[in-house]
Formats: sequence, C-alpha cells, structure tokens
Amino acid sequence: MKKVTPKGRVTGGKILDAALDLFRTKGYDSATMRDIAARAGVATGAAYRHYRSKDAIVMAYYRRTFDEMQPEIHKLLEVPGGLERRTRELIRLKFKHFGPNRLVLRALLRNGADPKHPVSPFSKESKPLRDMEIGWFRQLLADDGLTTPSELESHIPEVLWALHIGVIFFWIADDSPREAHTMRLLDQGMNTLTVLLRSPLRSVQEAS
Amino acid sequence: MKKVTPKGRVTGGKILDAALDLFRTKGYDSATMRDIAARAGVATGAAYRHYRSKDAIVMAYYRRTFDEMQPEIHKLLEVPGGLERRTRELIRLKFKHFGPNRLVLRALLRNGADPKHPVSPFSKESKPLRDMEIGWFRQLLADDGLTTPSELESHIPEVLWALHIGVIFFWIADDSPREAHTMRLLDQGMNTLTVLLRSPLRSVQEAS
DNA sequence: GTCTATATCGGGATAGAC
DNA sequence: GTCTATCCCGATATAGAC
Repeated sequence: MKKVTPKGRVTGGKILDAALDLFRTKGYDSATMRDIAARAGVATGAAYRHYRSKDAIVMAYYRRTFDEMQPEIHKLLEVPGGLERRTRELIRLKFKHFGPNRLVLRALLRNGADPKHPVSPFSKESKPLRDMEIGWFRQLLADDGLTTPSELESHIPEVLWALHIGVIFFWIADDSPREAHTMRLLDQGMNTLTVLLRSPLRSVQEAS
Repeated sequence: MKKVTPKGRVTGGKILDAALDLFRTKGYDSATMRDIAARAGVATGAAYRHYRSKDAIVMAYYRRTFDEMQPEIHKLLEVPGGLERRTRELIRLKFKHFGPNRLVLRALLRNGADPKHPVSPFSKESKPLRDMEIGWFRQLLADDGLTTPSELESHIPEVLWALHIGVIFFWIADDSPREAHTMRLLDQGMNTLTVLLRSPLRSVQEAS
C-alpha cells in the first residue's frame, strides 16, 4: 500500500482479475479471499497487501472500469445534443461497461446507504471519483444553456448525479428480463426530468 | 422455528429486545450474536433457534413495528384528504415509528438491492408485508378517484410503493441535520408526483 | 518493498449431545 | 429448547526469503 512499483502493479492486476473471475462464476460471497489469492497464485497475505479489504477489490474494479470508459465519455461530452438524450446516453454508457459485472456491483452497494462506509458513493473516500462524475453532469447542463446563477450555490449537478446513482441502484436490483424495468425508467424518467429542469429553472426561456 | 409455543414466544421477544438494545447502543455490526444471547439470558444456539440469522432479528423488528403502527395507519386511511397530503403523511408515519432505530434499518437495507435475499423488500419472503403496504397506496389512489382501468393491468400502486422505498433508502442514508434533505425531498417530490399522476393518467379531467 | 507461509482472532452460523 | 464444540471466513500479525 506504500509505493506502486511495476511489479506490484502487475500482481495487483492479477489479483483483481482472479477476483472478478471468481465473483462472476461463484458470486461475491462465495468467492473467499483464500480462493482469490490461490487463483492469482499468491498468498492470502499478499492479497491483503494490495487491497485493504474484499470490498476494496470491487472498488478497484469500479475505478478500472471508470478509467476504461473515459474515452467514450469524452466523446459523448464533445458532440453536442439535447440534454435529455445525452444524459440518457451517459447512463447507458455506464450500463454498457459495468453490465458484465452488474451483480458484482451489488456487493459495493450493500454498504452504499452508509455515507460513513468507505465504499459508499457518498463517502469522503469516494469524493474524487464522485466529483469527476458530477463534472459530467455539470457540463451536460452547461452545454444545454443552464449555467448556474451563482456557481457555488447551485447544486443541480449534484442532484442530477444523485438521481443517476438512484437509477443505478434500481438497475442493480432489477431482475426483470433484459432489465426492462430500468430501461423504461430511464426512458420515461429522463423525459420528465428534463421537462422539469427546463421550465422553472431557466431565467431565459429557450425553445428546444 | 417449527412451532410457536407460549414459552418460545416470550423467549423470542426477550432476544429481540436484547438485540434492539444492543443495536442502539453499540451499533448493528458491533453487537454480536453472543452478546445478544448473553443479554437475553440464553445460549447462542438458542438465539439461532428463534431467528434464522442476525438479519432475521431486524426483520422481526420491522414486523413488530409494522404491527404497532397499524392503528395509526388505519386512522389515516379512514379520514379523507388529498392524495398528496395523505401520501406524505403515510411516509411520515413510517419515519416516526422507525425513527428511533433508523440506523438499525441500514443493516436490513444492506442487502435490499438483492431481490434474492430474504430480507430485501423485493424478495418473495417479504411479499406478504409488501402486499399490505401496496394496499395502502392502492387505497390512497382509489380515494383520490384514480381507480385503475383494468384492475390487473395497472401497476401504479406498486410504482408508488417502490418510490416510497426509494425515499426510505434516501432517509436511511441521510446524514444531514434532522434529516433535512429527506424532508425536502418528501415535500417537493410528493408535490411533483401528484401533478404527474393527475394529468396524463386520468381519463376524466378533474380540477383540484 | 514484495511476497510466502502460517498462526491467530473475531464473529456468524451449524451440529449434535443432552 | 439448551448448551458446547466446531466450522468457515474475513481480517490481522509476524517472521523471514528474495
């Protein structure tokens, strides 16, 4: 946990890969740290050297996937388009990248309701990642002409981010075929939301 | 878990009380089953005879509180009033009764996102309780003149129930002073919601 | 600084004798 | 129903090889 040497990075990656593999096949709870370490070809103690806890492995997975999707996110943020469509596409991108390990995320969100817990999206440990994600929404809003009157006072991007977390919670819990419930929520909810965002918040009325 | 003898019911109650006591003072995680059993004056094994798991104790707490609030719920359902106000009051009632053990509920909702998990509000084990709660919302809607076209097809009460679970999730996670964020969400959200429910869903337009 | 090996602890859950 | 012993697993600690 001190320095990140090249060797350490490789081993850390091996452990992460082994863990994901086992999480997918056996499920998060059934995959023990001993299993994970064994499959990665290291001792259990070594696994704990790289990851503070079993949860931390899932966090690392989140972080890695987050990084991997950056190019697509930036592409999305560059091409213009309506707020509604772009917000929906942003969330769809998350679904696409995290989809293969949707059930693994459940393990993370178990403690998601506790802001004190390190792995909660609301924790101070998650702040750097959270701020970047909030930045996405701030830009989407700005591109749509909604610049906040006093930059410090408006929390609309944060609210949008919180809503998107809500959608993800819903998605994680959604056992309908092809997650149809979530897709419906996303389609209809985003529509409603943008309508709400438009009318009372803009000082200047702009036709869409 | 087989038969409920009078003696067993008393013991079960003692264990539940001891557990709640410890949960409040030490927190859910720190209160061990050994602690709980010891305080209740029984062996650890005995505790497991009455409750399948530690979670199951919290479920039993939920069930007991649910029963205790029934009189007030029914009173609420009897007196007429607007949909918006009554829905808000219904949720407020939950806050009132579960408030003293709000943090204990966190333990339950940890696995809330997994419909397969017995303690999830969405699980088949929770169905009886869930159906009763959905019934509340169905009645609120009916009293407001919204009878569903085809009784079997409309899922609006379920949706309302799911939203109310969302509010509770939010409440559990809310660390703002006096849970102010939740209260604001409740006030503003309910307003928006009823507006939405009214316009496109009613076949007959009624002025408020 | 990275990793192995192993011992140990704490706590949820279970089995079986009584 | 009770009680004890036991298992399992996450997490920690330690000593030493490289």
